Formats: sequence, structure tokens, C-alpha cells
Amino acid sequence: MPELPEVESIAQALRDGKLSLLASCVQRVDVLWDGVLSGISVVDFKRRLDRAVFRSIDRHGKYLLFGLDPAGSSVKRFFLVIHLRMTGRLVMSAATDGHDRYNRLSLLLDNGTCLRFDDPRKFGRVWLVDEPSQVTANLGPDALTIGNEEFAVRLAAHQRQLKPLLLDQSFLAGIGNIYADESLFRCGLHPLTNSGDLSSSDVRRLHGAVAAVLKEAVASQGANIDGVFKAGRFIVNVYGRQGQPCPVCATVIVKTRVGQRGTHFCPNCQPAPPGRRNQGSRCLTLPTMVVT
DNA sequence: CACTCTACCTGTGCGC
DNA sequence: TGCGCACAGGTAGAGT
Repeated sequence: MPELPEVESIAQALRDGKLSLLASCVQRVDVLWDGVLSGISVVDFKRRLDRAVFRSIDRHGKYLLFGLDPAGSSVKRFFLVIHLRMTGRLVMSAATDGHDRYNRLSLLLDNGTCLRFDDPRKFGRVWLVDEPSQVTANLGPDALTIGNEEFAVRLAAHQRQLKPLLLDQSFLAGIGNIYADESLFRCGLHPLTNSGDLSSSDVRRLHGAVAAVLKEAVASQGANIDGVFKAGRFIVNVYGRQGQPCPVCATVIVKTRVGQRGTHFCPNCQPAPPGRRNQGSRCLTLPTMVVT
């Protein structure tokens, strides 16, 4: 379940890693499941990508944005946009390796490697557009870089439960279920708290928690969840830990449903909102939960 | 506007 | 052993 930190790690690896995609040229395109393409036919997709050269790799929220120059250098740069959704992965492998069962898309490159989009559940999607905004127009600002003031302004425009609000990509782009729960735990706010009931210091704490959690997770190259999801080394405090003790106060962590989503929190560190108007602020000092 | 539900998918893990 | 089923979750779109 790649969220912002996992997608950022992928972008960094493909940009700066030993097997950088930059400057590599597409030699062949295999679409192994047509449904992976959004808004473009297989024929057009292949024709446009053939002989194109990777020039830039960026990210907005959970979307990966690859800039490519077409074969004739006078033609305008275009963009390959990829959303991994639930189970999508990007794999660089030797060109000689065969396709495996869940490969949906494969790009053979001129450096002897192959970029493969692998997705057992077929939720992930790929676009080919002139401008990334054609795909990302409805996204809010990126959750990793939004400043406190803009966060406060955007928050003030809503009266919503915090959990669904954090998950709303048009409000803030990049937060998924794991980091929504971890952020709310970090600042001691209950998932059902109404955004309109937050004091300005609550809002600052919430923004600080989101920023801190995401930055730590990016530094750890993503989350590491007990036997379920192991992209990187970021250790979760509440997500998937229902029935286990809270790392701060040892109260048993609870799992509920909020807006159809599994939601994990500590009932002691994140007390239920009392109808309207929240009580005073709480500040948690957490030990660094990252291990190597 | 806020919310709820459904559809899209398939591997996993449970109860029987 | 194996069957059936709930569950996981990001997003779009329809409905309340």
C-alpha cells in the first residue's frame, strides 16, 4: 500500500539510484493488461513511448510523474504518470528476465534493464499526457511540503471529521490510511474530531504531526508493518496494532471504522471529541520509533 | 457541502 | 483438505 513516503522513495531510487532511469531510452513497450492504461489506447501508448528518453522524475501526492522526450528532439516533452494504488510496484530487472504473473506493463530500456509495473490487484493506473496537471488537477497541495499557513487556511474551509479529511486527496495529496492514523496518533487527536472544532494550536500540532511523520517515513524509505507491508524501516505506532499496548501509555490500541476505513487509535492518548469544542491541547513526546 | 455506499480487484486468513 | 466469505484499501462516481 504505497503512500507518499513509499512513492517518494521509489522516485528517489529511480532518479538517483545506481539504476537511474534518467537518460535511458525506451526500446520496446509491452502492455500485458490493457486495463492498466487510462485515457489512451494500447496502440497510441506504444507509438508515443517508443524511442522516448526519460528526462525527469517527480511526484505529486501518490502519483509518479515521468517526463520524457520523444525520439525527434524538436517534439514537445510529455509525461508518463503512474499511480500504484494498493498493490502496485515498479521493478527494475534484467531485460533477459521473463514477465511474471502480475506484470501489467513492461518497458525495455537501452541500458539492458527493464522497468516493470507489477500489480496483482489491477488497481494501479498509467496515463500518458502532455501535462501532469491533466491527471493531478484535482489534487490538493503535496502533504510533504505544504506549509503551516496554507494548511490552516485549507483546513478552515471545511467542517469534517479529521480522518476522512486527511484521506481526501483534494484536501491534501499523499496521505493514505497508514499515515492518517499515525499522524493523528502523533498529535493526540481523535479520528472523529471535527476539523471545525480545532483551536489554532491544535491545527499547528496536526500540521506538525503530518510533516514529522511523513519526513521520518521518507527518511526510513517507507513503512514496515509486522509481516504485512515492508517497504522500508518506518515503524508504525498504531496502524494494524489493535489489541497491542500503546507505545506511549500502554493502553490497548483500538480499531474502529471511520468512513468505511479501518481506523486505529489509542483511546487514552487520543480522547474522543466531546460533541463540540475540543478540550485543551495535549502534546506527546515520542521516542524515535525508527530502528535500523 | 458532508457523508455513505458501491464498484473495481485478488491474495490472505478465518471459521466450519 | 477445502470451501465460502469477510477483509484489506485508493479512488471515482452515484446517491442521501
